[in-house]
Amino acid sequence: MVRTPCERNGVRKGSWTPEEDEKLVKYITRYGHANWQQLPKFAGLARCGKSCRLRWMNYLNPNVKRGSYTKEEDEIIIKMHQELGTKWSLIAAKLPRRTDSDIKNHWHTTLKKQAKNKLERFNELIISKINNEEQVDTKGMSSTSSSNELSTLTTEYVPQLSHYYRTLIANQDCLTSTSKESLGKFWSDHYMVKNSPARNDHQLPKSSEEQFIVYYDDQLDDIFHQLMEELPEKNYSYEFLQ
DNA sequence: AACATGTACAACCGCTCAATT
DNA sequence: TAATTGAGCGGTTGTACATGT
Repeated sequence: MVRTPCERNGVRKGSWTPEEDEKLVKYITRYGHANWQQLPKFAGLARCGKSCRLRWMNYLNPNVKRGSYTKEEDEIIIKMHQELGTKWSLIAAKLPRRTDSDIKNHWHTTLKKQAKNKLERFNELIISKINNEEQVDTKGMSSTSSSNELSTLTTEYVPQLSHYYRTLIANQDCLTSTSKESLGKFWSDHYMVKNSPARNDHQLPKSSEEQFIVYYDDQLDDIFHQLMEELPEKNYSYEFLQ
């Protein structure tokens, strides 16, 4: 990709030329990069410090790993994205020599789609489970493999969703701290979902139309029902399923 | 062959936050 | 303590290339 170079106030913008790259690499190799603001002036570059920093950090630094991602790296990124959201620098910290910028690009171009498909499949399976439609397999898989897939996907998504609901509960002023604690524990131990966006911003539902369905196991006692009654109904609706 | 659409990714922009003055 | 500065971060854009119609 080559951006059309342009100049504003003598500061060049756009794609870097091989000559500029060479100047930057030579300078940093020799003197380091203690001050990015001053660096372009001393390195003889008509660039802003920010541009130099970006070029070095993401492309010219020999420690940066570029090229295709392994399956393991993809899995780490997807998992970390579920846990942390778009904290690319934290995600990059788990992938040696990959940059936050490169991971972000890879996410937007490739992994986002994969993750979306996975989540849609997860919701599909959960809903069919809720509706006792396990036998009806839209993807032509057997009931057993469908259940296994659901189990795998649930393991992947529960931490994120339980965090979301725990945050929701924590923000309800009408609940006592004991209630909040019990509900918080509930989300750590049980399952949920339908129309419950697997949000990564952990915010309260934005629309009063938003609804979630609670799917839970037989061990759950009445406490959940009681506590849910304490929540202001206006904010959202919910259903209980067994 | 020509055009439209999708994909990949380099680069920029605006913002935040910590360090410094 | 407040203001300033610079580094870093995440979102977005612009463009080349690939693929589809």
